[in-house]
Amino acid sequence: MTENKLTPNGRIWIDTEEGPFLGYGRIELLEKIRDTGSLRKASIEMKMSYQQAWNLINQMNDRIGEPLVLLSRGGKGGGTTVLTEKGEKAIQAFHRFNELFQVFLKETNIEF
Amino acid sequence: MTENKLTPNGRIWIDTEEGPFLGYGRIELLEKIRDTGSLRKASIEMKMSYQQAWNLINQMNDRIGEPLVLLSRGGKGGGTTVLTEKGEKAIQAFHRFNELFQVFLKETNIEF
DNA sequence: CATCGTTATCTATAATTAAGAATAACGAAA
DNA sequence: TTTCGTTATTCTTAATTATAGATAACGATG
Repeated sequence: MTENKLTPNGRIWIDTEEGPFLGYGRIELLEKIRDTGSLRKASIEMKMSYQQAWNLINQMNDRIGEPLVLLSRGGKGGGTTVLTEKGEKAIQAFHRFNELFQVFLKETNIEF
Repeated sequence: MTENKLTPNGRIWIDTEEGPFLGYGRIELLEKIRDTGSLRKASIEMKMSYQQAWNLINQMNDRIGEPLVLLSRGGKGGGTTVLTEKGEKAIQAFHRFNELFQVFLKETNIEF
């Protein structure tokens, strides 16, 4: 046995006709938005720039009819960020997809 | 129907314990090496720098016991590049893996 | 109507990555 | 020992991407 072990790997995401829609990064961002209620805090927790986070969720909202996140500025706390019900469902759907994929990877054997 | 169609997507590769081993790019490179018999020509056809192509196949050869490509310089044609039998088997194995994955994607339905 | 902390946006800088240019090393063959 | 076209390697430059900073817009609240 001189060879290294070969393991199948990969990553999945969900596309819309206009391009990428939901991947690991966006899912984590959605979850942190749900937990913190702030796009700013979520971006800090993810250690990404606010601009990038803003771009990601705006792209998402643009590429699907019903927005997953509602952003508004001004008001009591300076602004609000809310994950919609649709957003919560998107998170669940992606997790299911990913679990199926992980099973697929485990079941696949690579040898040659 | 105001929403866009959601399609599952993804990409797969094969890892070794030391890191990435075989993905779409490397497979295409291997095939072009087999077809042209030259690392230089293969890199040109793939529109990547020779340096990058050289790094990719050297990494591959390093991360598995038996090399997939044999490179030698000097001699009649200035040098030789040969895809080994192991390399051919690696191509086939990856294609099988990828076909299974494409079936998996087609069978998966995304909705929420 | 001043304050507040956020979202929204633009610009400039930094960091990372890719590409390109130049050159050395090589060895069979004439 | 000269030639040849390739592989091998280093260094410089270009291109792309990410980050940081600054500032405007906003509107509920007191």
